[in-house]
Amino acid sequence: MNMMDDTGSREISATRAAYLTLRDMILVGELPAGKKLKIEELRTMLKVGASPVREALSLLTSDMLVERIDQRGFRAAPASIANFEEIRTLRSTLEDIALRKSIARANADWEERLVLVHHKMKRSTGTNTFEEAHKSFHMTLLSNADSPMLERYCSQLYDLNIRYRYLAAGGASYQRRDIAAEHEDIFEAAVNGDAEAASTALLRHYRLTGEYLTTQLSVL
Amino acid sequence: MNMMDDTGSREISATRAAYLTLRDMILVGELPAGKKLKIEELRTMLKVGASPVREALSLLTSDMLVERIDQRGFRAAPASIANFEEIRTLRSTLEDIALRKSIARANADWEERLVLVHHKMKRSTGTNTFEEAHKSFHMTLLSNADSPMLERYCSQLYDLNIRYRYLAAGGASYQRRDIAAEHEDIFEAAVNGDAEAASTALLRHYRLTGEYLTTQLSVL
DNA sequence: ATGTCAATAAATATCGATTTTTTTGAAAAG
DNA sequence: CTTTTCAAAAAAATCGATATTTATTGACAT
Repeated sequence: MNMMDDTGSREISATRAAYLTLRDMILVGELPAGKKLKIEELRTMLKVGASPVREALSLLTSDMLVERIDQRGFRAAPASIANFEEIRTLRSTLEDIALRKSIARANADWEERLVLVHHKMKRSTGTNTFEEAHKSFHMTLLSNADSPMLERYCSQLYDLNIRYRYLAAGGASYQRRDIAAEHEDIFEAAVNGDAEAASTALLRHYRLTGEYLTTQLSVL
Repeated sequence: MNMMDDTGSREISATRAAYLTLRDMILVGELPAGKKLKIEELRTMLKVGASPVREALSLLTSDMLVERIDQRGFRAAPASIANFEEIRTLRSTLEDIALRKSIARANADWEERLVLVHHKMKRSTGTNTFEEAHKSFHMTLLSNADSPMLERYCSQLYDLNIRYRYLAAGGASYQRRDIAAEHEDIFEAAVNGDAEAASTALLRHYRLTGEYLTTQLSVL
């Protein structure tokens, strides 16, 4: 048995490292929407060979963050108001379905995970840790739906939405609106098994965020 | 040096060729669910280098037809009754949404495309041409929803379902049931702009197919 | 001025070889 | 017997170099 120190930092493949880096750079806008992604550039920037770069880019096409055009390379997925609206609509629909399924199958384990992750989100201080906890919270809400593919779609849509947040505000700019209270509403309804209330609160949350972002994005 | 006899059509990249071949092999079960996909094997089988093979496999990950395990290669996505049921449920939900949107935005162009593709499907003789026309028909139904991502998901789910058809029956075995009539119902309701009837017919179509396949799949 | 087209440059795609990691299996230890 | 160890074999991952394709440029004809 190889019980290495393994301080979380197990060996990671160059491809995976490149994937994570590129993904992050696209999400935060460091690689702007629509930008041509030249292998050679990325190769030197990431200090790896062409193969891991190409593979990472191929993987990013699954996330709809990169577009691949046969024989003429890759580019960061373009952004548009229409695309943003589509993400918001789809996301609302799919998360609503998943949330209701989760609640319908509610059990102690899920409720406990929910309590924990909600607590962590409230406690998180830095922007980065909050971002992580925020996604965890939303994904945990859906995690009891027993539908891996649906969860995958929701996770994808969540990430795509993040990109528009950065595009709109240059970062996780949470405005005047009381986000914490909105989360509290969703959380309370979910742990109480009230599907209607939870759905309403979740959809309201996305509607408000969407409205805010849309105004910010009108410059696009 | 320009080798490629290439039957007149335009040059296609090795990666794309590998992608299409592998995809087909997985869909029809030539590469069985769960099977380890060794680079070297595929490399010799497809007569290309390791890079195109790896890239093709990475792309197939987006379609959920291949699983990638960091540092230990690729495998054909596993199949299970649960997975099949999830596909069926998700697909019914998403296509229902897309179909209703399509009908809500109905216009002459869409209706004409629908008429055409429905006609082609009825006329298609060979199994292969029918398969193609059948997917065209279903995708055209959804094509007016003005939601590219939703269409993409539906297309993915359609393909995943095909794999289970082959798994269940070793091919496009359309049984006693009157598929043509079911298609006719969906088609008529759609071109008449009757969303309720179209939705009912579509869901019935998937329910019947699902029930049939489920019994066949119980051997899994 | 403007469109064509060949030469050139740039970038993508691919290959073959090498390095790294995982798996295997047989011997040693408990 | 079962478990552990460890070296050989297999496979994955990666690299550097080359081939192929696309994009650009600029002279030349219209």
